[in-house]
Amino acid sequence: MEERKVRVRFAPSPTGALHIGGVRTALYNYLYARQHGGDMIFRIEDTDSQRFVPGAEEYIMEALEWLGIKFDEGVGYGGNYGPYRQSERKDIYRKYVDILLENGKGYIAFDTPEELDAKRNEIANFQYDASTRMSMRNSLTMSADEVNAAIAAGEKYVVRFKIEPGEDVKVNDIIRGEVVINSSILDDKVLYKSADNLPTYHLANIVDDHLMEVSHVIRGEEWLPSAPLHVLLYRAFGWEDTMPRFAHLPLLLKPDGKGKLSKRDGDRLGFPVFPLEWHDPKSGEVSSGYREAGYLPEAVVNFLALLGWNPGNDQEIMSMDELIKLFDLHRCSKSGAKFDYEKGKWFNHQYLQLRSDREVAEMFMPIVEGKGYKCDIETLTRIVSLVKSRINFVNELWEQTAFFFVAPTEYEEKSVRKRWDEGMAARMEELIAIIEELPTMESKAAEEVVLGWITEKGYHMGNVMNAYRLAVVGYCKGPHMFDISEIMGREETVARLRKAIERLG
RNA sequence: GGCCGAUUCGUCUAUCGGUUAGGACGUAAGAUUCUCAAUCUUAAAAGAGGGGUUCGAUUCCCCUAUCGGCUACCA
Repeated sequence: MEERKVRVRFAPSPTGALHIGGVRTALYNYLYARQHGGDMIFRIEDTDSQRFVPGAEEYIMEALEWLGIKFDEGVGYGGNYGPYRQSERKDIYRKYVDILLENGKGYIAFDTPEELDAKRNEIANFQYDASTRMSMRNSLTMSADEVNAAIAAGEKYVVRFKIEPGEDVKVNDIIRGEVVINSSILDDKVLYKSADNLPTYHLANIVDDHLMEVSHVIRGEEWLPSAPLHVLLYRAFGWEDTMPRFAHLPLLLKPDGKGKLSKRDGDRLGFPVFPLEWHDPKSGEVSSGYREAGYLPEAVVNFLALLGWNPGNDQEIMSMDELIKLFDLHRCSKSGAKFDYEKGKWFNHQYLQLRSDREVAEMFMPIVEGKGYKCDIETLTRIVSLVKSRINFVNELWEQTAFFFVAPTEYEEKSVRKRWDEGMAARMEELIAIIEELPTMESKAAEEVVLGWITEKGYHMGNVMNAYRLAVVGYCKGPHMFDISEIMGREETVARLRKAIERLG
């Protein structure tokens, strides 16, 4: 096989937010391009003017940028194969439609949607193909004059692909191997419509991939059934020798079983299906996004990469650079993967631990300020260091650390009953005296003295320590008590103890 | 309905004819501990069913079942 420069494309339709399956497709294309020193093209397939949603294109670009998936050329990036927006390539498509018309691979059809619907109702499993096209209103059944007259009269028409029946069309898929479909089951696909002078997906796709010298088409499995049609189109144009290699990715499925993951599942199941929050301009609906949910982009990338692919060993945590090195289309699985949100959380946890305390504190700072509290970054970093290991998301930090900023106004009842027994107030008074005499609040040193006192007096370790925690925190959860008091400081710690004694008696 | 694809623990997956079927998430137990987490250790947990091929099938073939995709002048 000839050496060809790897050129791949990600070609979404701007019909709304990019969903997570689309993100994975973009990611795999990107990994493949980078690994082979190839180009990654961003093309917009907006041939359906009806479904165009303003803002979708910008959304897709922003989402992929956030995830670190970069393009080399395309809409917004420039390049020598433009324009990259299909709606701006009308003249190009018209030219290729004419070629098909001239060489007899395509024909003009005047059947209206109503007429087609009538046929479908009349004949079960009606298909516009070799068996039926001679009974329809098209350039095969009408004379050239009639056709020209109809066009001149302004009748709307479409151009259909004339598929010869009875031929086994082979698609060689990198992931699935050879898939054979007989051309008889294919219908004469509409390639072009005069109503808006736009091609349909199939024609635009083939023309663009050819003209843009795309070497590999990596796309979702939903395209597998139309792959033979695409092969036939390459053949019809005489481009078979430079036809891209195909790789059809398994679909991302709903976590609870039925069907492929869809836009509605996110809100139904309580997790995002979009990379970024999406505001639907038509319905006004807001859908949650991974970024807003507190995900780190590298966690999303890693998680998504492993949904349908693995490196062949037990390694799970991989940076983008590692993924680029290790990715292999031949190691993609063939079956759909159910989306496992729990595992996604775990990935975010892992990546959060990889970030420094300082970085996490910087991400946390706006939340603290948003709650109306001030804290210097050094102190916040120390606070984060205590709880970072227990969180999956930055936005969980507040509930873990709020007691640093707000003194308890009430005390968890259950713990009070269990730990604040009679005489505890007196013991806490002793504790205050000890804390006030401590040479330092430093965790280890303070711990030694306080635990020494408890042991010496023969007090119940669990009760005293938990009462202490209850007084300072308000409930019996959280990091090492002496780490807390070190950061909180002597004055505040003692003040909280006094207040608890006063309130709990 | 037709066509295509898929099928290993609950989930993501490893295995490219011979393994005690491995790992991870989640779950459970234990360790640790002032608490709750985190962490560590351990455990339970799988080849859809039926036929072949073979000395030997999770692995190859066929059938069935199930799941999924496609079947538009949407992509």
